[in-house]
Amino acid sequence: MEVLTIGQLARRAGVNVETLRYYERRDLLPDPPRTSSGYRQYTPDAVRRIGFIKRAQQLGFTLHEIGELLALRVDPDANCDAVEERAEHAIERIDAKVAELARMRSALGELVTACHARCPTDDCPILDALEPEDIDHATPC
Amino acid sequence: MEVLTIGQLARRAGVNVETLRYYERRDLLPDPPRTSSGYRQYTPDAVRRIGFIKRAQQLGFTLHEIGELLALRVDPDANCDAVEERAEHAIERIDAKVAELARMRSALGELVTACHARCPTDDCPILDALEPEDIDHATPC
DNA sequence: CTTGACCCTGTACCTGACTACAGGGTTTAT
DNA sequence: ATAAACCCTGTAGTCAGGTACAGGGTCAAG
Repeated sequence: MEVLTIGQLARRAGVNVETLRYYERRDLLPDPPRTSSGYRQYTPDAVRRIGFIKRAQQLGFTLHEIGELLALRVDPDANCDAVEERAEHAIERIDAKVAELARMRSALGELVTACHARCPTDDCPILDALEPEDIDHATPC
Repeated sequence: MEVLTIGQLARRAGVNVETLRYYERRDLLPDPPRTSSGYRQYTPDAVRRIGFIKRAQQLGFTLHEIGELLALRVDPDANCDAVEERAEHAIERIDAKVAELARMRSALGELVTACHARCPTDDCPILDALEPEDIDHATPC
């Protein structure tokens, strides 16, 4: 099986070597096996794991939260109900993010429309996005 | 018209007073008018603006990006095409986030399914989420 | 058999986004 | 008219998430 040094892994994953050691300290990457001289030996699927971490960060998850998501798969003997509960909770948070992004997107769409219609934009359509509750904002002009 | 001191605004928006002054320095909040003694005088709509900032942060936008989003509405005389272009770009980034969240969500759903089916979870379904390209991952068990 | 490009640990430093004073003026309630 | 509870500016400290050495060992090419 193909093995990667930390430098090769870093290049493939597009991150810094120091970042990988940092992730290892934070338990986001499992301690890899070592050569007799102490070099870390990664398998290529570590690239995917790092990709997951990086993308989840872009979505506003903290490293701590990402660690919890990644931990969902370990320990196949774990209590199935507990895993499911945490997964469902994660899904809820994801759905909330999607909903807010949708409102933000629609506000931006309205902004473009307003701009085209030469509406007075002193009243900012973008602020209609991301309100705590989905209040009425049907004022096309 | 109702005016708010910085402390009142902070309480309503659920943030620290220092945070508001910090946002002002970062130009996320416009410099408000002042009383003769120098106290800031906010209008209640500042609460919405801060809500926008906080929610956008949860979605992984940096304060810099949030500033750009908020700037989209100022200067009604600005070049309409430029505003539209930036808004479209923002929409693209939002759509990308939504797509990644959707993949993450579906991976979590699969995880729950796998757990119920007592699949061997050594092969982690959650890592199938957030792949750079939507590669085939139709291995229900 | 050495030289350059790697790897190791450990510690210190950096940026973004706050948060907490210090030192001083203002407003309000008693 | 004075104490509590604000507000002001300015500067320094904190935490997350890295990033950069220093000081030393390892490996592959010539």
